[in-house]
Amino acid sequence: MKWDALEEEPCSLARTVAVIGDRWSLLVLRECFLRVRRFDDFQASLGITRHLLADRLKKLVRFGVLRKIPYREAPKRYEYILTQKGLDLYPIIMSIVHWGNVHMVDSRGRPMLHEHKSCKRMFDPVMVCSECGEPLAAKDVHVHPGPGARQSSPVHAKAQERAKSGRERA
Amino acid sequence: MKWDALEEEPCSLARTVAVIGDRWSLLVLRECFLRVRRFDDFQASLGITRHLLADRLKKLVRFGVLRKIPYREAPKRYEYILTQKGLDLYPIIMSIVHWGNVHMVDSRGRPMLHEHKSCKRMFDPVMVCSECGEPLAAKDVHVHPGPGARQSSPVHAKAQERAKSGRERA
DNA sequence: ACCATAAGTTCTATTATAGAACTGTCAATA
DNA sequence: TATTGACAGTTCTATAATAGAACTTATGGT
Repeated sequence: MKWDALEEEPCSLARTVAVIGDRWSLLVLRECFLRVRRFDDFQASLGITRHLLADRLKKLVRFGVLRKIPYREAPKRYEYILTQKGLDLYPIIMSIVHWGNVHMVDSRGRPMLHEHKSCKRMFDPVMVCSECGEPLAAKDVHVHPGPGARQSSPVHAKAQERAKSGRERA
Repeated sequence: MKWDALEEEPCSLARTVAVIGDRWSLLVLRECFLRVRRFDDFQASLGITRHLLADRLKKLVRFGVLRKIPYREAPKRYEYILTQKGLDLYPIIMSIVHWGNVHMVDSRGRPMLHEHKSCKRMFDPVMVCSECGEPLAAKDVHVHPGPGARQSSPVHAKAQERAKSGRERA
């Protein structure tokens, strides 16, 4: 599968993966949320090759996640800043960081702590239901085809079957 | 930077990216949450090459995200199922799906809808503060070095400076 | 004996990435 | 004036990852 094909998939996960689903894009976005905005600063803090950095920044601008703001004329120089679409990636970044905090830290503990400005406490992000406010886990959720779905996959039908009979056996 | 180097970074995002930060791993995990468990089923529903699928499954098992459960002896056959560590990836998957729902859908609408079993309503995931329960955005959060941090980067210090003076100018 | 199922492995061609050097423009300094 | 440094890329080559197809191994059914 090509990258371009991902964007066309009738799946919101696949389409998002087309934007952020490679290692460097996510690391570039981390830097954006840490207020890094300039080419050489990204390069210095990430150790990414200049070639790839130019490529990823271009991609993120193309998808409307970053915007180029001129900060000096002659020679033209730009800062890369997050658009609203980019700022909306924050829950993704935070849930990735949180999973790492829980499952990937070494004995020295967390590299970074987060303080909620309004309540002034160190916190972890929690994902809740928009309707009832309860915390969410995979087993609490049913999926349904939406208006943008294509016909359901035979693989998934078969998997559902097996998952069901597996539970009956158990 | 090599993939192995990512795991060693003192950054929970980088370490998580080492596990799920490539396009195929995320798509494989999507299928896991849709109850797909067998090699050929993954292959059929994703169109991933068999070579890469074997590689990614091996990686996810190595990181403890998936576990191999034998379902038939002679020839040995295994199902790949999510461990608790893997199930804990659900907030990441859901926030990715939600961002796609908001920013990447075409005119036909969402490919998939989510129903919360306990409150029986269609919902969106919302990220809130574990301490006060308020919804979180990037601007509401201060970051602090934690016990596992290394000394702060000069790039970030410089970026903070510029972000501050930028606000003063504005 | 023949075919199907299942889970890989092996092969070659193409594409992406790493790492380093190079380019162009301007501002500040000697 | 000549030189140096900041900045944002582009270009180059060697290496690594991926796509796509065919092949392997073991078993069960007809």
